Amino acid sequence: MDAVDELLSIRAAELYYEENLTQEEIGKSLQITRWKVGRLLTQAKDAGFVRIEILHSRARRPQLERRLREERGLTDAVVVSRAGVRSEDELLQRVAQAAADHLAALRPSPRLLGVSWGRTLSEIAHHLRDGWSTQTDVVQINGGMSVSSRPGTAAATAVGIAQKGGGSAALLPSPAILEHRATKDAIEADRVVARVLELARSADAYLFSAGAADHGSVHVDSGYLAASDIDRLVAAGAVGDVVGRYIDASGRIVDPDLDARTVGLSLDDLRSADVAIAAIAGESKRAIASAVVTSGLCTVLVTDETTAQQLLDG
Amino acid sequence: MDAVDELLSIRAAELYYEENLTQEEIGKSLQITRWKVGRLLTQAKDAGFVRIEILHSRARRPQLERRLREERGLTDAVVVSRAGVRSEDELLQRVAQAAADHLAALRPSPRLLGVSWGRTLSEIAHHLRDGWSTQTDVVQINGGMSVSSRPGTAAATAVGIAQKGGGSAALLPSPAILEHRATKDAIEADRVVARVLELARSADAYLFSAGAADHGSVHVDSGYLAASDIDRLVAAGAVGDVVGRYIDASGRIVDPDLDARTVGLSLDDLRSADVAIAAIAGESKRAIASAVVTSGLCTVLVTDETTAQQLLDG
DNA sequence: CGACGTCCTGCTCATGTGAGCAAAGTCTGT
DNA sequence: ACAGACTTTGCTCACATGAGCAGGACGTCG
Repeated sequence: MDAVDELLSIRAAELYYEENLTQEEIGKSLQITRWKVGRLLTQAKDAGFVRIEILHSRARRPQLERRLREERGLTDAVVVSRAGVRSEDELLQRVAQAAADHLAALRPSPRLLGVSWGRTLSEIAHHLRDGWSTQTDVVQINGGMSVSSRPGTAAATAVGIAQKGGGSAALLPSPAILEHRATKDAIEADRVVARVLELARSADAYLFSAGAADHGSVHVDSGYLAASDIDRLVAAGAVGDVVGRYIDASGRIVDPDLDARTVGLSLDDLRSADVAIAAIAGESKRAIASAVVTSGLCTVLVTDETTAQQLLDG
Repeated sequence: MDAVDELLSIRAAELYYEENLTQEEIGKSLQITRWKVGRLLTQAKDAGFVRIEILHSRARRPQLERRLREERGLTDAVVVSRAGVRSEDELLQRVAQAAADHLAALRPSPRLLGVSWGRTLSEIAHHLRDGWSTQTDVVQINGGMSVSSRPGTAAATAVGIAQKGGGSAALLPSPAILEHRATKDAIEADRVVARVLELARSADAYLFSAGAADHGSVHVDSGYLAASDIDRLVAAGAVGDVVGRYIDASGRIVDPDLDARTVGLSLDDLRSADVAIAAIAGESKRAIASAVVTSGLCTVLVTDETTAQQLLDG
């Protein structure tokens, strides 16, 4: 496209998109035929001079969703738009809302849903509408009665999802990570815990998020890990955790000893699930999001467009 | 629009604008008729969910241009888009380019063009293409041989415009503001100066910018005024200057004594001109831009979309 | 200088789209 | 429950648009 056509295509685009003139009228105004106008508009679009954005908290990016399905082998993907988002929190809200929508729209609706816990899951529970399902029971898939801050949020998440879905919640009465392997074995052998874990393995679908490997982690916050533990894990290649288990960029357990002290579903349990929905939002979680998708931990990814873009670029 | 339709309109907009499906196809995918799809798209546009931007350094905002013409009585207006602009300097470049384009497209092409000087004018001269006119002479309309910094830029501007337009430049060999009224009267009585001023009054068209009333002013920079003078002018209501003359929001001379010491065309000379093009860009010049338009100092305004918006809102 | 290939232009025609309208559906107040 | 007012729906039809094609302009190379 030469310089004159470039300018003409801009004028044509202005008249077409901002002034709502027909191509015929634009032609008259710019002294060219209406066919030329049509071609100029096509050129303007192809050259990227025309940007069309959907500005809405529920706007999605179907292009990225399709690419994620096709190029990364996901069963489904939900990518929320970042247009107009002012804060990381707003982004999390959007992703949580989208995950809630996706869950409510799942067909067949799961009879038993396994869930993890955390900030993201709590928001998803919050955004689910009452009656999203008529009969969905919920089971926790990893340990985590909060030790220090905000006790009961993990429980509230599972219970909230179950209540709104017309079912009941089975809680996993165990810490997330134990100090000694023997204690972990003992607690998993406990009748109640064992029954919940077995139930968890039989769920029709799973819904979980992931945590970044940084000092803001909920595990540090809850006292299960010290900041120095995180540093050590990062040094060993950890990019984040899924259901309490820290993995590297290719999805492998970073610290087998730590993993053996972690209560809950194994990553292979998740990998063999028919429906595993991961909801992961935000700048800090890009590496773990990539690890989750690459290592097949989820069949469905709900995320924001920047994260999706990075996943496809990388 | 109820909540369901709002969501549907977003989905429809995504499929229409991002996936390039036809309304028929969207209807099939969303289980609604194609007419409903058309209505949803209209609603999405009306509700402002769809934003279409033209991303190009020469993109303009015809809507704002029309409103400026109709609501503010301008003969013509050029409003450059702010989309994608990263710095105030880039904005100035865009406005200067637009002013150059407008000048080159003026019909009939002025035989004699009166110009002011300054950063904006210098950029306009820079952006004019060689041969923008076949026979346009240029005359300076206000004094301003630079006293301290960058000597000769005022002259270079006028000469540059004239050279590229196949004509010659008449420079006004006088300071912008004199210390004593008597000196100003004497210099204006000088044969050469008087002839140039007379020539300036006979120009077919004028092109000028305006300065904000702040310490960054070119008059402070050049030593014609002290920072304290600016403070005094601002206290007296000054919002900026046009051809060296400081005016308030309604276009009135703020300090008659200072004005009487300023060499160049009077504001009333400008007001009675057939073609007076003002090129004013940037955040700091909003107040003076408004004063220029409101008090009829220009027939054509070239500016950026934010300034234009404020002009129309205020 | 002319034959050839490439790009561009203006056109036909099939398809996509919005205005306008009548019928169906929904909401209100009695 | 029903009449009336208002909204929504599905439609016809006219207009807007993009695909595809033939002819012409232009540039290139033998």
